[in-house]
Amino acid sequence: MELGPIDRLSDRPPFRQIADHLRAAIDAGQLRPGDRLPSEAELKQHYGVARMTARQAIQELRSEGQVVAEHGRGVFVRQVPPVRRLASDRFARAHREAGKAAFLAEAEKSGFHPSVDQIEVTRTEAPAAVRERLRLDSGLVLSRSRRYFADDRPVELAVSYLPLAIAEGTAIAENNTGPGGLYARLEDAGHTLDRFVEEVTARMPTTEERRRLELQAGVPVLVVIRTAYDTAGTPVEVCSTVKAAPAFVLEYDFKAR
Amino acid sequence: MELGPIDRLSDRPPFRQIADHLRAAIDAGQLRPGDRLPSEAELKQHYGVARMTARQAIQELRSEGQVVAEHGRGVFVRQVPPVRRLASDRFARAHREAGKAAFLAEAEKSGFHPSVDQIEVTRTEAPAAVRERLRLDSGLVLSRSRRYFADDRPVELAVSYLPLAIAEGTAIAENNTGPGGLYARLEDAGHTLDRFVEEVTARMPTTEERRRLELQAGVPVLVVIRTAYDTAGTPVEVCSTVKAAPAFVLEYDFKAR
DNA sequence: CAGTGGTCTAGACCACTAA
DNA sequence: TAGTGGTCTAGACCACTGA
Repeated sequence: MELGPIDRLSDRPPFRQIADHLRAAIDAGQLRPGDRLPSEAELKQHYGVARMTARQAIQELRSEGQVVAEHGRGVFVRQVPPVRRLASDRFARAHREAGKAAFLAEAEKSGFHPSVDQIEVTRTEAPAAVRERLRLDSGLVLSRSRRYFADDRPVELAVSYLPLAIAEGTAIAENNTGPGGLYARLEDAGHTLDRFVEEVTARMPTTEERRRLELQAGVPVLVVIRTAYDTAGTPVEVCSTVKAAPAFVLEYDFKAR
Repeated sequence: MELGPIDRLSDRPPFRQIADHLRAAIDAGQLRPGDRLPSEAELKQHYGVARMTARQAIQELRSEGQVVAEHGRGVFVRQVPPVRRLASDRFARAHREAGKAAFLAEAEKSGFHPSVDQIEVTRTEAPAAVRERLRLDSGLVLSRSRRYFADDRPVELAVSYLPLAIAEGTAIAENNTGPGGLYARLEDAGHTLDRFVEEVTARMPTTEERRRLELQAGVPVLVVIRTAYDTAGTPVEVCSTVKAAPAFVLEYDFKAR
């Protein structure tokens, strides 16, 4: 690990130059994922700056999500966690007929151990964005909230909203929706699924999301809002998910019409 | 704007408590988009802390992307820029036949003024990820790099890679690809487009990307890698795009098979 | 225990903005 | 010019980690 000197005459402030050096070392592979960066004391010594200046350089890399600080241990180049691919065939009827919900089917394909917790089923007033997508003027909806894990790491928060008229009295309103999951129960109830629309955005997580997904600072989330339509063209479910961005690649396949 | 006092006995450090207060004020609508936060001097006065402590509180909100600092003016609640919806029919042949490239067709639909700059056409060795998707063992590719604007705001960086065997000698190798864009030229050359696969991820931008997209700190990017296949099932183009996340909603429509 | 990062203080000088 | 944020210094005490 060789770091050059900083240029005190440059317009670029010292802390940025130090950040540049460290970033370059990471890009060049001199610092590999999991490696420890020079400590604040070492940077202070090497560059002849105050400790707060060294800290500021590190802060820059942290907010870029390039490194992770561990109290008492050091600052480390981020380990890239295994990525989960979500292909657009993840809602294939074949899976449901085999009794597998989408997340379980994915787990099997990608080879991770799936689990769910924080399941909450409530009847609430639908948020405006949900009402709009479900084409409801007003009224209550059933909301199913849960958190998904891949190998004991929380990776996704999801909330499904369904019109009460559709969900009430079915297993969708139970904690356990049974084999094939929510979509299998919708089809049991006569709502054969025809198409999905997913709206994908990214943003920084709220404090609450960061806590529930155990995200380091500087890690964005993918937000996917999926609307499911039955063969009559009626929207029957809106599912809003917040996913830890580093853990996912969403794959979509479409025809050139 | 009323901010309560901090609890010096709490485990939660003062700068976090101050950040909590400001965040709550934003969430509650007491501070609306565009509003100025209390200045560092005011926070210092109000809470009885050192300036660096007040700064650290503001830094927290900045890294969350909630506020934007403007040198000499103040710190402001982020204004949400208008969003561009990208539907999966954006590559419809009808557009190409009307002489419109995808970005132009989008612009027309969403009502913004489109422009492009930093067009660079080069012959380079393809990155491994591109080679893999183009099913090339080795060899040069044509790369078309450019930056897209919506109403004079840079919103997207894009690089297309095509096998030289396909692109060489066509207008794809020119700065101006002509009416209908690159995909129209591919079809002229006998590569009728059949399907696209898009892989979507999100991450924090590199310094270079932040500069070219003029992004504030704490704003993530959407990364979309699109592979275009012709009717023979041959991958003919890989397009890698980096989009300013707050400016986009990607929309995908797929059948429940 | 020594070494690490986390937080805080009380100053300083600078560059930018707007009146 | 006064007020804003940007950067830097040189200390301090703390909590966490690992030998």
